[in-house]
Amino acid sequence: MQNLIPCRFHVEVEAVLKSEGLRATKQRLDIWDELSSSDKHRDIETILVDLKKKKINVSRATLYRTIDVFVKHGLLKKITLDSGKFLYEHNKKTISPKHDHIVCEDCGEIFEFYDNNISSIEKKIADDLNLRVTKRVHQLSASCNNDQCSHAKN
Amino acid sequence: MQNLIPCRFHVEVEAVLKSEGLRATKQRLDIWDELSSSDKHRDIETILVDLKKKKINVSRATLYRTIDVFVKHGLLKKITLDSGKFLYEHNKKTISPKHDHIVCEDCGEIFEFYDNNISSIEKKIADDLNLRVTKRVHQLSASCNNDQCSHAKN
DNA sequence: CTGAGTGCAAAAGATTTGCAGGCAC
DNA sequence: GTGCCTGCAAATCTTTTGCACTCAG
Repeated sequence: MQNLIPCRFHVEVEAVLKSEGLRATKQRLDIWDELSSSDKHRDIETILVDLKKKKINVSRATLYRTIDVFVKHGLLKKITLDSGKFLYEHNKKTISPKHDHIVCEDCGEIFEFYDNNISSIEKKIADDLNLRVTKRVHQLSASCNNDQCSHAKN
Repeated sequence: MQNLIPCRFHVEVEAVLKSEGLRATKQRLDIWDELSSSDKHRDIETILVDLKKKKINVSRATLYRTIDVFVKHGLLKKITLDSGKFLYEHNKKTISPKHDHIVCEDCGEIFEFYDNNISSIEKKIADDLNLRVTKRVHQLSASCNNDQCSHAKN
């Protein structure tokens, strides 16, 4: 049962799947639709709950398996929290492909930032060690300076 | 059974424990001795093995419980790898208290770096969002540019 | 049709917790 | 002596895996 009006992003996703020799199954496209439809940063559990809310049934195992492929090919971005937990967000072209995160530990809100100087410094450090950066984690946790942070703790 | 010649760092550790209302038990001091005796970056499992080699018996549970306290008080530094795993290293005054890591994914070697400009940029970013940085993760994974990296993969 | 993909449940790995006995103070 | 601490094992939590059934190509 194919979608009658396929999401235009499916073309890109199908290309990625094909490049891995994987089939474009309903579950894989459903997962992409869910993740690409929101700019939220979500963990596996939340994504599963959100899918279930929409009556889209995808098993936990399939979600893990699929997300790995999407992350590998840059369709999704995997965020490593300093707690060791992971969050995922889509990596559409409209968003800076390289950006870091600052998490407010009072309200849980996640802000994104990007600074070119940091990249330059990182590159120089790696060069000095004769290394080439392949992956990077740069994340700050912060607390609010004032009462503007009115969200609930999470 | 107290150590006859207590490690001079025990004074500091005992102060930390006292500040938390915790007792200076043999296990807690043993854990500190083991971690402070080496500049290695180790995970829980490796620390346990290293303790066992020295015939020092500390249970896994006690190690987890104790390490958390030491990290909280800055005696140890917890490193979050982008795989979500953790490594620990001691945080003696002779080492820059704030430093980041670059891991060679070919040989597993961990290099440390510190750049003041990055701190400044981070502070500015947080300031602009009216936040105050409380924790930070900044870690690079890299591969070797040449054959100098001769260690075994891990 | 047919092998790749899925869902389920079991397994695996990491960390936390409850509890009975032991030891620091 | 007393109650905090430890070790053990069970419990939790997250992620991976084996397998029979299903479906995309």
